[in-house]
Amino acid sequence: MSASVSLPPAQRRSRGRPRKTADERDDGNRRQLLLRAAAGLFRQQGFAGTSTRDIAAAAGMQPGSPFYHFENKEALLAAVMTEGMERATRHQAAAMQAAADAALQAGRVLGARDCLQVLVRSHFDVLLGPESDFIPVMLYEWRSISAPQREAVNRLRSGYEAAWVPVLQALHAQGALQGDPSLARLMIFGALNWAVQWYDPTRRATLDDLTHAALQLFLKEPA
Amino acid sequence: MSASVSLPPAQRRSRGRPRKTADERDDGNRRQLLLRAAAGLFRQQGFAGTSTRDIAAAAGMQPGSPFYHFENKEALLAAVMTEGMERATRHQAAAMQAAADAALQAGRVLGARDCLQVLVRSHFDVLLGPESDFIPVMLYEWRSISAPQREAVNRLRSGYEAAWVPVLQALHAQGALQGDPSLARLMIFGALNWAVQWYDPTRRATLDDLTHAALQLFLKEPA
DNA sequence: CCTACCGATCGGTAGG
DNA sequence: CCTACCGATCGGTAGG
Repeated sequence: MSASVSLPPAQRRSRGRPRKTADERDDGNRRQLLLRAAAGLFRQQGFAGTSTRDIAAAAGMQPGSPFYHFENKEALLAAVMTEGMERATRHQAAAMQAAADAALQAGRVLGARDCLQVLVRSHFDVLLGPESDFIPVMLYEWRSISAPQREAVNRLRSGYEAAWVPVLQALHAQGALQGDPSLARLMIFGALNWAVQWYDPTRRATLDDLTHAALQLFLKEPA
Repeated sequence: MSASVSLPPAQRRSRGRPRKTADERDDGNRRQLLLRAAAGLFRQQGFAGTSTRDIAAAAGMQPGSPFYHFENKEALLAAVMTEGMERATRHQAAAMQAAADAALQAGRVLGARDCLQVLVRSHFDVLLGPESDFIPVMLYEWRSISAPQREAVNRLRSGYEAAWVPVLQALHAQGALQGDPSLARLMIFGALNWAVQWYDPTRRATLDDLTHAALQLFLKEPA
C-alpha cells in the first residue's frame, strides 16, 4: 500500500511542488478543529475579545500551535468567514435543488413564493441551526478583517445573495412585494439576520414558525 | 457671589454628603467629551478593540484620565449605552408628540399607520442621523457588559419598545399587519437596525426613502 | 506541533 | 486631571 511505489510519475512529481501556505494546509482534522473552536469563541466573545491562547486551548493545543496552521489571528478569522459562506451557499443550493425535485415529482412548478420560503428557511438553518457559529461571526465581525480579505468574503456573499434577486423581482412583478426590490432585500436580510440576537431554540418557536412569520410579514396577499 | 455665604443651612449641609461615585460625576463637559469619543471608537473598532488610551487621546486627555470619570472601561461602555437609550426615548417621545400636535392642528386623528411611520422615521434618526454612534454601540456591543448592567440597559430598551406595541397591535387588528405582532416587531427591528450595516448617507436614499420602503414592505394595502 | 520566550500593549492605580 | 508606573496578557516567533 505504499504510495511512493505505486504512484505514476506525474503525481510523484507533485510532491515536490511549493508547500502550501500555513492557512491552506490540512493535516488530518486539526485545522477543522481550530476553525470550529475559533468560530464558537469569536461568536461568544468577539474577535478582539478572544485570544489565540483561548482558541488553542479550546482545540486542545498549546498556545503557539494555531500559528502552525494559520499565518496570524486575522487569517483565522477570515478562514472562519469563508468556510461559513461556502457552507451557506452549498446548503442553499441543495435546498433549492431538493425543492425543485420535489415539485417536479408532484407535477407542480416552483412558484416565486415557494422559492422565497425555501431561501428563508435555508437561511435560518445556517444562521440558527446546529454548527451555526460561522455565519454570525461573518455578519458581526467583518470590520475586524483587512480590506482585501473583506473583499474575498464579499464575493462569496454576493454569490449567496444572487439566488435571492430573481425571486424578489418575480414577487415584485406579481405584486406580492411592494417597493424597490433591492431595498426590500436589504431589509429582509436584516429581519432574518437579527434573529441571531434574540432567537432561543429552547423556546417554542421553530425555524418553520419563523419562516412562516417572515413570509407573512413581507408578502402581500395573493391577488 | 460667594455661595458659601448666601446658601441656606439645608443646602450648605448638602456639601458634606457622600461624594458621588466616579461615573456619576460631571465636571464641566469633560465627561460628555469622553462619552462621545468612546461612542465613536466603540462603534468603529468594537469594545475589546478599543483601548482606554485611544479614548483618552480622542478626548484630548492623558492615558490615566478616563478613570477619574469612570470606574473602569466597562462602566464607560454602559454609560454610552444608557445615554444612547435615553436620547432615543426622548427623541421618540418628541416625534410622537409633534405628530399628534400637527394632526390636531389639521383637525385629523393620528392613525396607526401614521404612528408607525413616525416611529420608524424617528428610529432611523437615532440610528443613522448625526451623533448616531450611541445606539449602534448598544445594539452591537451588549455582550461586552456585565449581566447587571445589561439588565439596566434592557429596562430602558423595553421602555423604548413599549411605544411600538399598541401601534403594531392596532395594525394587526385592522389587517394591515399579518402574523403574531410580537414576532413581527422583532423582525421589523431587525430590518431597521440592520441599516447600520449598509446605509450610506452620501448615497441617494434619504431617511424618508428608507421609511417609505419599510412601510411598503411590512404593511398590507388598506382594505 | 510543543517549549520557551520576546516586545508591545493593556487596564488600572498611587500620589500628587 | 497628569505623571509615572505595575502586573498581566497578548500576538507572534525560533528552534527543535
